[in-house]
Amino acid sequence: MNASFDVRESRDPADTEGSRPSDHPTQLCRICDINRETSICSRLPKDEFTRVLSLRDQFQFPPLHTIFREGDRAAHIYALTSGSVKLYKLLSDGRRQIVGFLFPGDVFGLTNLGGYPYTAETLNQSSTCRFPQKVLDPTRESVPMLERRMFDLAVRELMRAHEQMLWLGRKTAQERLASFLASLARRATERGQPESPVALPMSRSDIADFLGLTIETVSRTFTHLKKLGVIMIPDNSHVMLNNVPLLIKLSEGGAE
Amino acid sequence: MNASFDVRESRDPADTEGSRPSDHPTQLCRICDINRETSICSRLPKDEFTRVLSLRDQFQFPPLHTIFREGDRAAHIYALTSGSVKLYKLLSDGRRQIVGFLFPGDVFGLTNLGGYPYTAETLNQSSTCRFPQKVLDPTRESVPMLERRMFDLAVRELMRAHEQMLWLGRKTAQERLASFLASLARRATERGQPESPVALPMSRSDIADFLGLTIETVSRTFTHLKKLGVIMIPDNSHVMLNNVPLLIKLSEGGAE
DNA sequence: TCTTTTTCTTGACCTCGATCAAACAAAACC
DNA sequence: GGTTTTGTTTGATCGAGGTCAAGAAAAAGA
Repeated sequence: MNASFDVRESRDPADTEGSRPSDHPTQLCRICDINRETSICSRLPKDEFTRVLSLRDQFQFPPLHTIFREGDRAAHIYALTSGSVKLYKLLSDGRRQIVGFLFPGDVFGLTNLGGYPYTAETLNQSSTCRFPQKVLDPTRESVPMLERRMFDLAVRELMRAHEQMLWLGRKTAQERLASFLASLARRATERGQPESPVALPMSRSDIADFLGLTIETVSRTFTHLKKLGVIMIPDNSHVMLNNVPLLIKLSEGGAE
Repeated sequence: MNASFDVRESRDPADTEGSRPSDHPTQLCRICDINRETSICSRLPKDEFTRVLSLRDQFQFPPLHTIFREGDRAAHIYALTSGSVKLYKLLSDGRRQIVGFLFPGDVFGLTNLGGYPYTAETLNQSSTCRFPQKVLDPTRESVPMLERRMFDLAVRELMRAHEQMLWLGRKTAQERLASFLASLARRATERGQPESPVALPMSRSDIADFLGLTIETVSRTFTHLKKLGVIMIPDNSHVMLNNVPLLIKLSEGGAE
């Protein structure tokens, strides 16, 4: 193994590990199904792309696997290449707030403190690209485009967080769920997937903890949207959107 | 006037302007009372510091002045040098969510889309350093430390946003207000100010819109914390913290 | 296949915080 | 000073969403 791939040496044993598929970092990302405007290594100039790729480490995780916990030493930055992940914070009594759901191309583990500010857990079978901070840091300094990419990713997350603060602080249960479905649909199209049906890899309980509601209210609100004819629910992990304009209207309190 | 100071040419007329104090950018920031670890130009190497300073533009704004509105073309990045600012998002029916209160050293206007994602409004007499995106962008590419600084600022905001999502989604009114006061106190100490009394430059209505509550609930909760002996309220814009450990405990639901 | 377990839905009731309303306090203006 | 305006507090009532409880429907084992 070439020295530049020797990132296993700098690995933080606190991070839990999944299985490692055989990969050849100097070739293009073979297991990576990402082709987005803004992920960590997309659209970098060719030699810088190769350079960044050589830093990475790929892992696959089973469903419901904890990748890292809030407070763990933040030794890596992750890019999700397939599957989906939830990020959450806990209160001491067990109350939970999910601060984000992630899909392929999304990056997580960004921090400038010592520890991760949230726990990251897979929703289903997922694979990640992992970049050790220790080797990524000097590379960021010498590859301005990479540093800019990191900034863009952080800002994108920040704007998403601000949007969710509006949901949590000022929207009704129905508006929150409509906003959530509309947002999932929009993000699916950004990944080149159809707008409908929307895949819901997370449980009702996860949706509740994301929207600041209880599972009962989430369930009742799904039923209500169904009765309004805005959605159909073929199975519990898919939602058909029958009327996206109306859904968006409902998400902003436009219609009662 | 030297060409490098000619940033007025690139000014976006949509941004509302305050009065411009006479200043000499090649000298050190004279009106800038910031001395923090992480503001936009603090702790840069001397010549880079001078270079970044030469890009800036200083403005003073009166209280309750709208610096920019959500959706305005994002032509500048701002650093608050004195006073305080609120950032908020609106729903079409007027419901408002304040996504952040800013104090000296804080940066706002970070985005990578065309428009600002929130409205920025002063709470009291405030002054800002303003950097035009157009001239800051190439500088960021050639000054890696500046780009890193921007990233750090975005990440700091992101972590603050995640924390507030936990408040909004999962905390009671009392826990939110206690968290808010504890957070203001901590940030004051980070700026080298005493922990108590905490200054509240914002109205009760602003606090309500920040915490996802109504003014009545905010007022009642203040009264309740007062009765518990945790705080004293000499006047409506100051809170004395009598028992910070208990306040923190209350903020996490530790005591009932 | 038939349990057993888990997740989701629905109903009945309750509570925290919202709404409505009035009194009070503090500025701002004359 | 007094009057108006605006912001804050307090009280009375209401309702959206939470809690508790019981079914229904998947999912996981056996």
